[in-house]
Amino acid sequence: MEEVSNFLTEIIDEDIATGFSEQIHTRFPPEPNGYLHIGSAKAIFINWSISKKYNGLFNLRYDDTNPVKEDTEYVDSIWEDIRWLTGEEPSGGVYYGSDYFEKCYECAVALIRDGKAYVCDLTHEEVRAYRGTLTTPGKNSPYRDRTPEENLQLFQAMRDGKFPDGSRILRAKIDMASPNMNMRDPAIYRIVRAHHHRQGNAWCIYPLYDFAHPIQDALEGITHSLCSIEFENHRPLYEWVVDNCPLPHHPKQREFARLNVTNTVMSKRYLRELVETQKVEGWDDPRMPTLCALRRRGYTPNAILNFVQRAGIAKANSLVDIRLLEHCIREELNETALRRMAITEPIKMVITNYSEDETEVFSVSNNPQDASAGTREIPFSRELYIEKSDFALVPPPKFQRLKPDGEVRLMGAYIVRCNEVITDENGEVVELRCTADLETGNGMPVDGRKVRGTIHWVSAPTAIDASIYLYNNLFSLENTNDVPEGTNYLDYLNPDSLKRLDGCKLEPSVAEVPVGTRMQFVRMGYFIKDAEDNRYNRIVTLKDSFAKTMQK
RNA sequence: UGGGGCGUAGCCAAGUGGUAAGGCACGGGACUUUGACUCCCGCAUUCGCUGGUUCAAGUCCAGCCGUCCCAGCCA
Repeated sequence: MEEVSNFLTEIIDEDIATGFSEQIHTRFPPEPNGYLHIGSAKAIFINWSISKKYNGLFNLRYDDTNPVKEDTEYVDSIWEDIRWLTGEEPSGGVYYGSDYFEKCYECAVALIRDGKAYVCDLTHEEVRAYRGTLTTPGKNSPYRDRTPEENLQLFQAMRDGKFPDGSRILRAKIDMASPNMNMRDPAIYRIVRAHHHRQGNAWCIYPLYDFAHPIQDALEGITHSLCSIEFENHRPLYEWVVDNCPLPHHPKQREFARLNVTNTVMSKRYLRELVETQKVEGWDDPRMPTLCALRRRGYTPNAILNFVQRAGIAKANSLVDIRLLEHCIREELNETALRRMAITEPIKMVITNYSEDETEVFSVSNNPQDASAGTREIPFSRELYIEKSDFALVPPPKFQRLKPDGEVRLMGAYIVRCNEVITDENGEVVELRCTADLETGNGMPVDGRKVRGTIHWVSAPTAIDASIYLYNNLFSLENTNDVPEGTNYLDYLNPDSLKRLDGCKLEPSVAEVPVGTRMQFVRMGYFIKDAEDNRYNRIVTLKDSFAKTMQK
């Protein structure tokens, strides 16, 4: 992967030049409330790759300050996905925001002592009313001028569980007239009696993101807290916390635009709903944009990282074409994937000049791009299967595959001529009777004639029957633009987006391929064999310019 | 309409006063034992708009337009 260079690295270069920071330290702070997806990969990539570039450190920190949304299932999956994506454990360590609750409490107490925070008894509704609107300033809470002593006592009582949930909050005393809504005396602690996945019932008060995050960053020695752009409005508050709390270190927050991908639902809320309502099989359903689903489909970490980098890192909102992602995985698999032949929609081909009890093996390259991938032996016999779409009874112009009385190369084997087409009562082609050019073998025609097309095939007696799941623009909407405003995205999922195809024929050497080996689905795409249930999931479609031509 | 961010090709994106990189997509051609891959060629007289400064403006200034974010005791 190329070294990253963007407006963020420019900021860091300058910080190093001016002595603001020496060793660069970044972090990725997911809330464990869902699985990581392709959008998360951008935040991981930015923070992680920058730590690598500067020989710095990279922390994984679970931002688990809201007990009602978080779960250990997500903690585990996040760790696994990050390890997979970056190929290593976070160099700076793995942390939990909740481990700093005591420190957060101390900071809050310090703010109270300094008269910079107060306990507010206003109800939710009152708080909202006092906050004002975008265009009108807020009003000071009547509790704003409580003495530090009184606040200290009340805050302690909050911690001791003397007050019911939601009855009081601790607020930072900043400016109720600030044009930035985040600065209008934001809540920094709330009362919630909920089981925390790590702290259990040790706490009934929890710090809010805006308060906890800068503290976590500072305690971990983070130099650059790189987050997505919706937090730009929070930066003044981030700095306020860092400046006003007794912290050992001043991290710097900078922001970048989130990643959006065409026809892809990226909101964790919707993804969770898809799983919970069982519209998909799970978080790793191949239609999902999650990292575990992409992994299952055979996407590699490198392809995903490459995609994120090529999509660009800037501050402008963007909607990146999913074809760029597909390009990235195709590019990599083209070099690395072992090829295997498979037939999705079989029609039988009988080689009439090849005797029934005869059989031979052809040696075929595992990867034409890479001789070191070796070869494999595949059996050839009188009865074969070929792809239905590789034969045309009435060939369109420029059709290079097989047609009546036409010739075609069976990949790695003989050139065959179609002599007879057998159809059923509906006119469907069920069998082709062909003769092979046995003289030529797996070589060029001895008489020098030109045979344009090459198609894939599988020997019938040894073919492995399989079911394959095909997806059609996974996890996607048919057309995002068609979704009326305010409509639940889930209603617009393409019902045909995951289709099981039975009766597929795979070449026998597939059985010997180690689990996880990628297979090129000839002319169709790449597949990965699933270790658990022996499913084959299609991942990326190769380009078929003939199909494209036909569409015109 | 308060504040902040962002507008460069169909989609991303570089560009920091000196005459518009690159990738994806797309179109054309060559090659090919998978119509893939690979390789060539093409693809912004112009940078949201309008003025201004300058020998010179995508870059500086002013005004306007568009778009995204903020009124959770979510992150």
